Amino acid sequence: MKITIGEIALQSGVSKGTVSRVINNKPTVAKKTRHTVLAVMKRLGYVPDPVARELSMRTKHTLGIWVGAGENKLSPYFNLIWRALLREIQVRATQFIELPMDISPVSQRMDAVLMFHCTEIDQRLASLAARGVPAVLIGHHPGISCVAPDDTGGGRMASARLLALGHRRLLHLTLADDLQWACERANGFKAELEESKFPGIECVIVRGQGSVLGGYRLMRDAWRQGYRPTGIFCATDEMAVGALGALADLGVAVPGEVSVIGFDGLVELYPGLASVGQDIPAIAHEAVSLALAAIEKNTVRQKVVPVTLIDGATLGTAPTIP
Amino acid sequence: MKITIGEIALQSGVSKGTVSRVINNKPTVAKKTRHTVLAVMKRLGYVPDPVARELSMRTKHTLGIWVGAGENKLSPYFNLIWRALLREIQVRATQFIELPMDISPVSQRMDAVLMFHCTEIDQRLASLAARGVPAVLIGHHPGISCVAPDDTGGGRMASARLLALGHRRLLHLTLADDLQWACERANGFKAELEESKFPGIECVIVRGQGSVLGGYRLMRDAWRQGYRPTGIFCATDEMAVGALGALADLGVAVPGEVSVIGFDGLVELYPGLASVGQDIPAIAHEAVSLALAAIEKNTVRQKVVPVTLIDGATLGTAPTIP
DNA sequence: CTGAAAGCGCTTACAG
DNA sequence: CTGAAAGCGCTTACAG
Repeated sequence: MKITIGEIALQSGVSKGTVSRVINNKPTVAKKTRHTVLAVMKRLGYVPDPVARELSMRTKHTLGIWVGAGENKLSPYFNLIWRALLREIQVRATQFIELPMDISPVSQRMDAVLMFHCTEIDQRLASLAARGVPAVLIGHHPGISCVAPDDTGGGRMASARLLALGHRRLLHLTLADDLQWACERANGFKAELEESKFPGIECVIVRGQGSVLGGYRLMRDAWRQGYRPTGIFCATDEMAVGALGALADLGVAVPGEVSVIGFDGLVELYPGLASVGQDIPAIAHEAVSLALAAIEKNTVRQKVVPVTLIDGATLGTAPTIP
Repeated sequence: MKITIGEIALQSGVSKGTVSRVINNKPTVAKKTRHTVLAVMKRLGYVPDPVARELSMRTKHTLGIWVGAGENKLSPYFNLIWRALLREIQVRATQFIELPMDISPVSQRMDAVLMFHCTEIDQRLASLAARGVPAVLIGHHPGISCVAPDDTGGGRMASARLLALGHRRLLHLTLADDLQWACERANGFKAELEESKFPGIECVIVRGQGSVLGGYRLMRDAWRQGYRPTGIFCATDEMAVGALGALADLGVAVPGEVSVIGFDGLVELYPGLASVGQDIPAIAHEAVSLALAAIEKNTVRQKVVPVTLIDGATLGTAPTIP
């Protein structure tokens, strides 16, 4: 039998209202009461029912999640952000609907829409504007609420780290498409190099597909063409995995001969991969917050979520050339 | 303002109970009544609130979803099955909790656990058995409830198709690990070849990693070693994508010189890829059904979900060697 | 600080 | 075939 708030109330000798107050950390509960209620909850392994919670608490708002055509819905990153978003929405006791590609036949009310950066972004924003529905973008775009990782800062972190390890001949693998986030990562990387006081820095940038295979090919071709970097920064972890594959096939030791650092923080993708880690739960949290703020206060805000450098076995000091 | 059952009842001139009955397709509603209620619902764009629905309908059961260590939680396939599972659980108005790797500290009640085939499967099953919680596996395992795609049948389909297109020199890329599903796909593939009446069939099987990079390397190496298949079957679509990459790098025309077919049906992964498609929503549906049956009727059943052949631009008739 | 009561949106015996 | 009412598990004004 499921343990409910009623059972806890009974065993604690208080009312259900009071139990609810301790669950929600309301300040108006006597310390002692709170204590005994918590003890009973713990003893019975009680966990509040999220569904009941949502039904009674919810904001009355419905969020649409709109996945677009240009997106790679099967990518590891998308996978993670999606799961984080749903979890966040559940925690916030908010309703949501998953929007189909074409929203014109959707008649359900939605108070705001969460979307990702994708190809037909402008038309999509226009169609939402026509409906009077605010949009929140996970990515960058002028004029609407956005949340994105600190791509520029992350690029800087990557080069700072490589420089600190003594690397001077650098390679950056990035996307052929002019995606904003990829440009910012590259710009941050270059800016930090330029501002550094180290002499004799070389940096080559090559462009291709943002996939494992793309990284593989770029790395292999750069090496075959004779470029011999010791520090490699990849615009995505997927590309980094590909680059590592190419280096393995080429017989190049990592991190003995070259160091590799990716971006996204998907360490599960390749155990030990050094990366600039995104805070995906924070991004999901901000996205939902921005949506709620857009609905309630009609605000448009742009948020940048900090990134952190994740060390890994693919990073080492630059080899000293005798 | 949100449209509720009450509004529909009001505008239809019936009680909320009746509206509920038409929502749930109960037979005990007069045809005419049903008709007008549906019309009102349509006019108002009404959609029943899934949360309220769950709260009042639910089975009182809680399903655990237990993701294991050996699983690739970032793989496209996992991504899809996960989303399908959550959708199914929501539709079935069932509660669920996402279990951490180590369940020993979890005190929440759970009536059944959904899990995937992973490395430490036996210990995990034992720990569930110790708690008296039935398990449902997405995959194969003797003695417990399982649901899996028809791997053997899918393997057969792949070879039947390649044979029908005139291919006689075949290559199968599969996993180095002895995973049951991979073995079954290979066995089906081989069985169909052996049973076919075509003369002069050659088939080579190579093993490596089940990733894009794995497929790439296997294909490249097989080709470099001089094997010249015209029909290639890959144990996963990811491997197929890798194989296609290698063929492109080798300058081999697809489907002019060789045909490629994958397994899983992740056509988004590579537009035009021919594949043996899994019915992921059906698998998710069966998984939840088996779990509910295990709880209520204490049954253990094994379900096999049919697969279908998805044609694609990577498939063509075998080249005629002059 | 706490209890009693109404409410979230829906379903389902129970009567009729 | 249909309505009135209780219930799912929780929250939150409203009194006290």
